This record gives sequence, structure tokens and C-alpha cells, in this order.
Amino acid sequence: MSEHIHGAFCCPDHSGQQGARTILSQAEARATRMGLRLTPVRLRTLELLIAAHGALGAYDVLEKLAAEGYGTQPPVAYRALNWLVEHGFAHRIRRLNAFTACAHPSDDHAAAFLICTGCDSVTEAPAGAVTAALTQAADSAGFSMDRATIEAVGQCRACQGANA
Amino acid sequence: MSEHIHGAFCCPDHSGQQGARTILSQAEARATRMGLRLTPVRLRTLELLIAAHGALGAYDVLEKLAAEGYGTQPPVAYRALNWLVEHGFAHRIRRLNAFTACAHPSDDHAAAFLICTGCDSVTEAPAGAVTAALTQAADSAGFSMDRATIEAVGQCRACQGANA
DNA sequence: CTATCATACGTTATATCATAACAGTCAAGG
DNA sequence: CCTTGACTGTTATGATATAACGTATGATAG
Repeated sequence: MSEHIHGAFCCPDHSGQQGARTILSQAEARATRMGLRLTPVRLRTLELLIAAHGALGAYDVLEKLAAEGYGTQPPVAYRALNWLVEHGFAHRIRRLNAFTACAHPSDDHAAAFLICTGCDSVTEAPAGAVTAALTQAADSAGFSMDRATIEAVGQCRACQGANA
Repeated sequence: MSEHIHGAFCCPDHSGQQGARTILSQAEARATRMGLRLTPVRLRTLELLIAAHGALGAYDVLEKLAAEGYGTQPPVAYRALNWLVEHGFAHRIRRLNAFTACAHPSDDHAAAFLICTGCDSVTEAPAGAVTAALTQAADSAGFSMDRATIEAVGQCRACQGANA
């Protein structure tokens, strides 16, 4: 599989350098505030995810890290990625076996992802209402929900136009 | 990994032989009605999923199929499983890299899955409201949703009690 | 200062999940 | 009969992920 299949530029909401800097500085601030060690590999991994404007597979990340002098073996990438996910700096997109930077690293939110089949972009959408509905459905079944994976597959605004 | 890790019996809603027969006959009826060829491998695969009362990995299914004289190689299982999913007889549980029989094969519904971390059971929950909320969230982003993956992780009623 | 301990990083090796590509079988229709 | 299309099976390989172990570094207690 080629380098960053998931990461095109035709879709909105990937706010450009401005947004990237914001996300990164918010993340660094939060790490400091909470005593989390955002080490060089972890930081660099986060930067890569942000720069990708989409989702990256672990091996895509590994390839870049290796090229920059970090470790060359899968656990290097998986550890950094899993740490970022555990601490809310990134999300795992299960449908793509890939990871994406969290667009709102400041709050401990529930997120839904909009995966475009046209341009492979991944957008994080506010999922308060969705999560509420899911919690409700779970409750009805006597199920106590800890967390959820919510991923929509379809076409972003730009790709809908492109196909017309 | 051992045989059918995902498939315990401590949780409800896996209605026992009665339910299994119902699901199976509904599925066969629908296949006939719609001109779908529910061949021996496919039928047997569906039976295995139903009997598992949870989710089975493709290789779990393959092992059983092989033991019964069907093909011994991965594509045999993946083809049957993918066909069942495509035609609404089963669902893929992305978080578990596994498959489960559809509990309501008669209607073309949207489903959410409740995955118990205590007993590895997987329960299919009605997801009308959740899907509606997600569609709404997608619309707000100008995203046209085709389908969705909705999976909740937590504890089923029985396992909540067990941990008290 | 230095012994100890926890955390993180890196490695080798292996496990697990999934599909591409091609060959044989068999029933339905010309 | 013989072609065609759907299905099943195979070999081979690709893609994703983790276990287990050794080393380095930095904080802290003695």
C-alpha cells in the first residue's frame, strides 16, 4: 500500500497551516498542564498526523519516522500512535486501519468521523447528539457504555459536486 | 489467538435455539424471495455465526469450515463472510476484526453494536435514533452519508453485576 | 555521588488479518 | 454440445499489529 492513501486535499475543514499550529500548540499546552510527556517521537508523530490532513496508517507514520532517524520497526509507530490516542491527541479510524490527529485536543469530547470515499479525507464532526442517542440505545439494553466508535462513510461536499 | 474469543454466553438477547432457528429461516426466506444464492458454504457460515452468539473472526470460521470439508484457505471464509455482509445477513464488527450474524435479517436496517469487554459478547441494538443524529451531523458538514459503523464498548447487564 | 526504579525507546521475531490472481466445477441457456 | 457466468478452491503474498527483550535516560532515595 502506498504512502498516505488517506489524505487528500479536496475537502474542507482541514484548516491549513493556521489550524495545524493551533492544534499543535493546544496539544502541547494540554500535555504540559496534565504532566503528560509529549516526547520527540510522540510530538513528531502528532505533527505528521496533523500535516496529513487525513488519516495515516501506522506503517506510513513509521516510514516517515524512520526516514527522520527514529526507530525503524513497527512498535515505534504503534507506541507513539497508541499513546496519542490514549491521551486524546489522536483518534483511531477503525474502518481505515489508520489514525488521525484530534481536531479539538482541548476537550474530552466524543467524536464522529466522516470518511469520504471520493477523496479519502477524514473529518471529525461534533458527535454530542449522536453519542447521546447511542447512550440511550445502550441504556435501553441495560448496557453501560464506556466509549464508542462512530464512523460515517459517504461523500464530502466537494466530492458530491465532482461526481455530478 | 484461540478459537472464537468473541462469543460468550453471559449476556442476554442471544435468544437461544429458538432465536437461532428464527433468524435462519428468515434469512433463507429472504434469500429465496430476492433470488440470492445461499449456497452450502454461505449457509454453513451463517449458521456458525448464529451459533457463536457473538462475533467470530474470519480464521475462526475458516477453521470450522475446513474441519467440515470445505476449503481450507482464507478466501473461502472471507468470500462467504463478505457475501453475507453485502446482502444483509451478517455484520462486520470493525473493532474486533470479526463478524456476527444479523439479528434482524428481514429489514434493511441500520444497526449499532454493543460490545461487552467483560464477556466479549456482541449485541445488535436498534439504531434508528443514532443513525438519524449521525445523518444530521453529517448533513451539517455538507457530507452525504451512505452507511455508518456504530460500535459501543462497555459492559452488558450481566457483566456489570458480576463486577460489583 | 551513586544505587535504584520507572518510563521510554529500539530491536528481533512472530502473530494476525486480508486480498490478488488464477484454476477447476457446474448449472442454465443458446 | 459448448459457452458463459457464478461459485469454490488453491497458491502466494500483502498489510496490520503485538510479544518479548535489551538499552538508555532521568528522577529520586539513600
